[in-house]
Amino acid sequence: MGTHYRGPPEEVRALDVYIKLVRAAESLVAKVSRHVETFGLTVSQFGVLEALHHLGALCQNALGRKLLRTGGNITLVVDNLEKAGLVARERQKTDRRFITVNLTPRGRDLIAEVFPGVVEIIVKEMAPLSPAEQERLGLLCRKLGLGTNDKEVRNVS
Amino acid sequence: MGTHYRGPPEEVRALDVYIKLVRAAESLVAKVSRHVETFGLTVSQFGVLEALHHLGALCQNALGRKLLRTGGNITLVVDNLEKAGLVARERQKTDRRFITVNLTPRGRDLIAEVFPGVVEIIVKEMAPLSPAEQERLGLLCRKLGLGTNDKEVRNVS
DNA sequence: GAAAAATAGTTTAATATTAAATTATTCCAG
DNA sequence: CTGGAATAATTTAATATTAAACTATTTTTC
Repeated sequence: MGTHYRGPPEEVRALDVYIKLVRAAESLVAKVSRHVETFGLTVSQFGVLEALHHLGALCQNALGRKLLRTGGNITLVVDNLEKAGLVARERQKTDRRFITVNLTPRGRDLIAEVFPGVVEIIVKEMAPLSPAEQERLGLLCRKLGLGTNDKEVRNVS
Repeated sequence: MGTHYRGPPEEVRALDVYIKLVRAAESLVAKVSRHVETFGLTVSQFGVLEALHHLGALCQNALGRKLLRTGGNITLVVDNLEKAGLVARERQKTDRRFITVNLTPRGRDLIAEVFPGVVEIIVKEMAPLSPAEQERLGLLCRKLGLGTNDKEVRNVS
């Protein structure tokens, strides 16, 4: 048993859980990252493509809200996706403040190709847990007050 | 119930859990981040300071392994901490490839000041879960094969 | 002992992430 | 109708993160 932090049991426990949770998450994301990078994508780019794939065209603002990222970051990630020819931007006619982001045919093909592998990896990484344990884990994470509402459930990133 | 991804139940479940886990982790880290930044630190800088605080002086290599970050990244984070006068680097006499990173008195004082607040936040964020649930969450995260061994348990970052 | 291999740390390049400031557009109050 | 407020997107600056290439030092091989 380590001797690093000594404090009340509830503190030690909370820190313990925090570390395990963050480590688990980082490790899973790293595995997904390694997969998508074989298709020349970063996790963030994958996240945008995946959101567009499942939800259809979205304005940048909506992308940012869905992916929990700032506007400036969305601009950068979408810039790079646009450069790669995977998405196209279109300023809305009715309200020119909004820019709609669409998958290009190439983008559509790519995400359709990449996504199943991501699913496979996630299923594989979850395999050490039984279905009931997975459900339990999901519930506990959600109970932390951090869960997603239903319409965000299957958005991988 | 969302209609975004349709697939076999085990796939839907795994994705569901993945998202919740990653979201939970990101949210917790964001809260810790907001706290440490009131002391002028980033989460990564805090991670280094905290490791040095609890484990004593470490070479950069060891820091990287402990924090699961690359050498290049450690160099950058430690560069910035050194610039801020919170750590000092010292090339080892016995093997000049190694650089030992030490907390300066200022760094020591700062981490001693910051750390309790971080603990408080984490305890508070874990509060929606009972002690048993917290233990359970920790076990499930660890069961994903991603747990930390004992000597890493109380290293917050 | 000399050269090759291994290892620690740094540099480089590309991408990400945030907050804050800025620009452009639309909405709202008077 | 006009000016101010609100909102979407971009820019700027600072920091982070990785992989790959590079430099310096030590270890290993022959």
